[in-house]
Amino acid sequence: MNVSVRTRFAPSPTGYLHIGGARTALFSWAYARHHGGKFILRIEDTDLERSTPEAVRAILDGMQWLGLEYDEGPFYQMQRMDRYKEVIGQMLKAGTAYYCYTSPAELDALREAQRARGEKPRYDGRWRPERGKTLPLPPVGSPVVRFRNPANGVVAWDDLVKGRIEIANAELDDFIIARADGTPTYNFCVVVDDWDMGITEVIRGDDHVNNTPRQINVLRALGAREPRYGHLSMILGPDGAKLSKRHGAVSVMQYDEDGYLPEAVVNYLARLGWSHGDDEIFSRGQFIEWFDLDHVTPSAAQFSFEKLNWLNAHYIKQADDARLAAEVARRLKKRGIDHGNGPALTAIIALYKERATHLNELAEAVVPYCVAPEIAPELAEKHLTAPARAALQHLGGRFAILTSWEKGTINQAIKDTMNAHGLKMPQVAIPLRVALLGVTHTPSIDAVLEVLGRDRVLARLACFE
RNA sequence: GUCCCCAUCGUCUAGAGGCCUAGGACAUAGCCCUUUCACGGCUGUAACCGGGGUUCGAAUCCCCGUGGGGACGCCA
Repeated sequence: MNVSVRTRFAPSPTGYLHIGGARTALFSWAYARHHGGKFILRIEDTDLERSTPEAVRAILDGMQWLGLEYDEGPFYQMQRMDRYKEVIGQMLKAGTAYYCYTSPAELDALREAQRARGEKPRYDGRWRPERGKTLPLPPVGSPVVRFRNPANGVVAWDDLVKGRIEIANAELDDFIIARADGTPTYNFCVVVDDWDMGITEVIRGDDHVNNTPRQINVLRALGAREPRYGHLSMILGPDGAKLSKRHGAVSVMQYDEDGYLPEAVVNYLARLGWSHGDDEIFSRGQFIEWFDLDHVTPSAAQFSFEKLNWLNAHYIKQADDARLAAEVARRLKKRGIDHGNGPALTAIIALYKERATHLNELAEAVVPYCVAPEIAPELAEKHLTAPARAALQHLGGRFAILTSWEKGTINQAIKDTMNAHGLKMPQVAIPLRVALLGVTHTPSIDAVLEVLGRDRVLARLACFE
């Protein structure tokens, strides 16, 4: 029997798609793609208090930006209520679940007492039916439904990333599968969904390891086939602590905002916890081809911007100028800058893509080409000295009479000025950069001049006459 | 507290008992290239958490310790 692979990503829509969730989704997606299977998106929205449509939108946007296309879904758990209730009814009837009337206050007291005794807080089974046991009289009020967890033995599974994990049933309690209002809870919905959706590999975060034995037990009680499980370790912040808002850039879309290319983020995330020998840079296609769970590390990884920045710089260099131009245009627009009066964006970008780490940096570099810069007084004082101004004036004259405007002729004009004024290249080039673009560092000066265009150069130089 | 998981350069990692005087990448230092700044090229610094076993041989297997993380909800 060769069941085709079906994986899923099952976020709860309580916030944006964060970087940890994105990696989980990426690995789950890659696993399905590698095996020619299906990748399913399921929205776990049973927490009405915290779930929002905006969050659903944010998750969808994030996945789209990363290029994680799903084959089925999104399925919403809130739309599957009838099914959950049906299964709960069956379990009640079969005796694998039972009603429990313990109030939240009683539960609190129980847990507190257990903690005080140094025990693990868990339900004591006071409403669990046993042969020869007399149950208390049901009080008024609605009961919850609890799963009747096996009392003895161990639950074990061969985790696809961590290896064999065994947990004693004695560690598990009879957890609630339906609240007093009748709505099912997480651990139960997941089981029914994974079962109904034919999920073959559950690839999810480390924080679910403790849920796995409970889910396996329910699956067994239902007589359902068990999927295989793979638990991915967590991503820690650059300081080694749990990733949180404090670290900034936790939302995937923040990376777009900050000038990262999605392929850089995907490549970076792929290498966080997974490896393919010494390969560092690979395309989406290679990633799919190479991806396997055997090479996923079981240990947690710290997020670091340095390597991501390096990858981003790499992908910017690789990227098509037209695509970068569109990205830059979008960013300029956001800053209220009209590039219509400047040189062609692609020409400027070709000059700067080698040196940029972020798209925002690229946009930043383009600005003075479109709008004549304000020259900072410190810069003017330092670089636009009397001899420098004289040289610039001379240079303007030379530029005006050039028969063609290209690097070679421009360069010759600069050299003529250098000779005429007894200056070295930087003594002309730096003031020129300041005068034209308001900065001291730019790409090769002749290339800059060529792209800026003679009219703009002369106009900007005219101020120094 | 209890249970579960994890542990190689600062960081991401290679490593499935001899290929390891531990490899690659980012970061970092130096040099080269150079018309500034970058890019690029070369070279270097830098790690098997500690202790016991097992074995002819251990980064790799086992045990203990230590450190880190996770879970213990009528949240997901």
